[in-house]
Amino acid sequence: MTTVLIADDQPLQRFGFRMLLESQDDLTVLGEASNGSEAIRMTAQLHPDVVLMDIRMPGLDGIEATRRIVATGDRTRVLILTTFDLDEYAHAGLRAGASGFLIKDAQPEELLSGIRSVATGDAVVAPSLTRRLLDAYAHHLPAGGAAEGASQVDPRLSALTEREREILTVIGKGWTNSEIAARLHLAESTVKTHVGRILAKTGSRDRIQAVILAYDSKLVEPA
Amino acid sequence: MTTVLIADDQPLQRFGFRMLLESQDDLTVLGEASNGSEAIRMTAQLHPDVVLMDIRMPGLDGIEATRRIVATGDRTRVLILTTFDLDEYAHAGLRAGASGFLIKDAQPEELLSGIRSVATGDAVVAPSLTRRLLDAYAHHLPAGGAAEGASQVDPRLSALTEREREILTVIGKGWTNSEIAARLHLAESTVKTHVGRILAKTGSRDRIQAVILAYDSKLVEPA
DNA sequence: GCCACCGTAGTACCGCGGTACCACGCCCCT
DNA sequence: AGGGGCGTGGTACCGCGGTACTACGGTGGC
Repeated sequence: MTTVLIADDQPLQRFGFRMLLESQDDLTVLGEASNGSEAIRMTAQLHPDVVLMDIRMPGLDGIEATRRIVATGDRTRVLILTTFDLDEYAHAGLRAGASGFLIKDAQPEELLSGIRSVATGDAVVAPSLTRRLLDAYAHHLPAGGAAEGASQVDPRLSALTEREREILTVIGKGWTNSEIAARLHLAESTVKTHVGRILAKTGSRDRIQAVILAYDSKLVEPA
Repeated sequence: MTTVLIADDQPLQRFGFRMLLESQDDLTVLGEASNGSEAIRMTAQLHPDVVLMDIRMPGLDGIEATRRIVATGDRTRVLILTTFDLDEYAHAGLRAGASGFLIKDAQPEELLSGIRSVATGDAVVAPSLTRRLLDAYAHHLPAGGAAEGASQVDPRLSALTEREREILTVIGKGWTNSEIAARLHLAESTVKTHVGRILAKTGSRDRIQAVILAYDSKLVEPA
C-alpha cells in the first residue's frame, strides 16, 4: 500500500487527485496540504511514501517545500506536478531533490504509474520535458558545490556561479549585452556566453524571464 | 436535473470535475470535450444546461467556443472556469456571452452553487473579479475622470491608457508579443503598436526597461 | 458635424538577443 | 600530470523585438 500526501492550493485540483487516487486499491491519501509549509508539517507528521506537490502555492512554494522535505532525510519522495512545462521549474524542482516531475496535462494513468514509480524509488519525468532537461544538463552541470549556508538564496539561483549571479544582477537592472560588456570590461561575446548559461541554468527562455527571476528572487530590489 | 458538459483540455481536471458533479443528485455530466471545437459540436448535439468551459484549450479556445455557442441562441449557458483571474479573460469571456466566470481556485461548493445559479439563468462572477469588472465597466461610462480613489498610481504610468496599462502588466509577466496576441485575442501587429506606444510614453528603450518599470511601480508584484 | 483619441491592424526594415559550437588559460583537486 | 570547472573570447546564424508609417472604425467633446 502506497500512502500519498496531496499538496496543492487549488481545492478543486486536490479533490480531483483524491478521487483519482482513492479509486485505486493500492493507493491511500493520508491528507491534503494547501501550501508549502503545511506540506512540510504534514509530511513530518504522517510520513507519506509520496508527496504530490504543486509548485505554485501561496507562501512557501512547492520547490522550497520539496527542498526541505528532502533535506530531512526521510524516505518520503516528492513528485512535482505543475501546470506548465517550463524548464525553469523542472530544473529547480529536480535540483531541490524531487523524484519526479509531471505536468498536469497528463492522462490519469500516467499520474498513477508515476506515483507508483516514485514510491519504489524510481524517477519520473514528463516526456515533454525530458529532452530539454537533458540538453540543459549536458550543457553544464551544477558545480555549485558548497554554499550550504547560503540561507535565503532562491533555489533557482543555486546553480549559478558567483560571476553568473553578478551578470544576472545587471541583467536585472536592464543593461544590454553591450552595456554589460563595456561596464564590466568584457567582450560582448563573453557576456553572451554568460547570459546563455544563466538562461540555461535557470530555465529562463530569454533575458526578460531572467529579469523577472532577479526581482522575484530579490537579487535586485524594486526602486 | 441539470445537465452539464465539461470542456477542459486537461484530463485530470475533467476527471475531478466529473467526480465532483456526479456526487450531486441534481447534476448530470453529459460528456467531456477537450477543446473548443469539440465543445461546440457536443453542445449542439447534447444541449446541456450548462457548459463548464476552460479558457486555455488547444485549437479553438474557450472564449471563441463560448461566443459560438451563445450565438446559436440555444438555451445552453456557459460558465467559464479559468486558472487565472486576469481581467482580460473575464472581459473577453463576458463579452463573448458567458453567464459566469469563476477561478479554479475555488471551493467545490462555490463551483456547485455557481453551476446551479447559471442553470437557472443567473450570472456568477468570482468575488476576486467582481471589483475589477465593475471598475472596468464604470470606465465604459464616463471615461474615467473622477477616479476618486486614484490610489498610488506611479506618475510614470499616468500617460498610459487603460489598455496600455493592461498590456504593460503582461509585459511585466514576461509574455512575448505573440503570447500577448494569442492570449488577449489580438493581432501581433496590434500588440507591437501598443508596446511601441508604451515604450514611448514611459521613456523605456525596450521591453526590459518596461518590465523593470512594471515591478518598480508595483504594477506587477514579485512572486 | 467635425476633430481628437483610442484600439485595432498591416507592411517593411534592421539590429540586438540568443543559440550552437569551438577554444584557451587558470586554478584546484586528485 | 591530468582533469574539471570556470571565466574569458570568437564566429555564424536566425528570429523576435522595436521602429516607422499608414489606415480605419468607434466614441466622446466641442
